[in-house]
Amino acid sequence: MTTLLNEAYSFIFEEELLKEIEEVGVLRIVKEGERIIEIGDYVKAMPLLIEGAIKILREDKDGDELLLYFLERGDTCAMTLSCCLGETKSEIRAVAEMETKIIMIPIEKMEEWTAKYKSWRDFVFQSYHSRLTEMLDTIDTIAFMNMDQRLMRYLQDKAKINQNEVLQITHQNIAYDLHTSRVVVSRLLKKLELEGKIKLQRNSIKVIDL
Amino acid sequence: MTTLLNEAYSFIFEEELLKEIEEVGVLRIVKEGERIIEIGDYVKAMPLLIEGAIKILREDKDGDELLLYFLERGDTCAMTLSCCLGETKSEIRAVAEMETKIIMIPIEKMEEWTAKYKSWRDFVFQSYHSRLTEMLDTIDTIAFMNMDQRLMRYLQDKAKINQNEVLQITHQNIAYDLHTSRVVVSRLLKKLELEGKIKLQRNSIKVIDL
DNA sequence: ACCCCTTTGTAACCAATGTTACTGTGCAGC
DNA sequence: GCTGCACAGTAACATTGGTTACAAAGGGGT
Repeated sequence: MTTLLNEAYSFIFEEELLKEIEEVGVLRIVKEGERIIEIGDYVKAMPLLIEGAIKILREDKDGDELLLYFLERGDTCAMTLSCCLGETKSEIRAVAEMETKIIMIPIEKMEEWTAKYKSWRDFVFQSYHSRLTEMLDTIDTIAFMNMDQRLMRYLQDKAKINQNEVLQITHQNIAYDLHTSRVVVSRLLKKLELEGKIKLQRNSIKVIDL
Repeated sequence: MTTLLNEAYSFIFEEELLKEIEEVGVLRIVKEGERIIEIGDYVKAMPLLIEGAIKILREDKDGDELLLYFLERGDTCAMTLSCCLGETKSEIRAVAEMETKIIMIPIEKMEEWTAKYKSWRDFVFQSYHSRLTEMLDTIDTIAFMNMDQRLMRYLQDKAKINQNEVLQITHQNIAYDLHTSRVVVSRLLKKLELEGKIKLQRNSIKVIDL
């Protein structure tokens, strides 16, 4: 755990805090597609993302989903953080986008570290800031952009996160993330292909130039 | 200032902190419609809302607006807070919904109080939590709801904030807040009137039963 | 009363997106 | 090779919301 932890966080946290994290943190490895947090869960530990990526989803009363944003190495879930502190249920779902390594911190440490370590405070506030910014971004996207632009953005993000220009995903799953229908996605993807921006294959999409 | 401050915050902050706030805080009174924070502003003070209400807006590149949420007494703007701490520009616009009293806290105090006062830490985290929740709510609204539902929600919120079932507002201004067109708003309002939920008057809307 | 300006009502039309339904295609398992 | 299934392509249509255009109503100033 030490090596991974250091790789991702040594330049953020002070020496002593890193040691504490090692002591009380529990490494958890989740497989692609695994649900890490479910809506309504009481959260009893705070996750530090060490390796991999997670997508954060919102669900409405009919069970329709919407992708909010991705988390990567060095991120934490401010939403979870927020839930920990407020001792409320999770408002979101977290799903592993690929195999992912996380260190779980028991919430008892939160209050303690916040008072004790400036680097921890900074990290927490930085996380909140990032997440608020990301939420604003999400709002911009759904409020101001058309579906074709949203789709392009989605493909870009996905390619970046997976560090691969070939995305293993079906039209249906894209539709779930964007909260639209499969037919609409197929239609727009076909248009993007005709524009030479992507290449469609079965079960995958090759990003050429978005 | 003392009385107002106590009314709004005495049950949140400890004695000593209240005294500090009184010492360094500056009371600011803004008139209805006044812009308190503009997008791109560097924020040099953190606002505590004492009396009145503020609406928080997002703007896209074409200048189109979208209402994010309202702030009321006892609230602070987590977005501003976030900007203060990160020393970044404001991502949002804040406009007084009515005459509003605010206490401005110099940002230098932020770090100090966060380390020193638990009640301050709790307040800050509570604020972040509220704002994240409100952002999720906003996302739900624009992602999952139709314009008629969004309009109803808007009227409800507005009536609550103004503590008045007669809303002084034009269709055009509603359209700005909801990021739609005046014609659409008029159309839907007329439908709501036919359903007996509101009563339309010139320059105002009476909420009957939403 | 008359003019002017803002606000609202409404029709007609358009564009984007969602829905339904059916077809085709590639792959896995037999 | 055949069958079944998940995935993808596409047409036709419905719905929602945005746009344009114009009329009418209210209210203030002279």
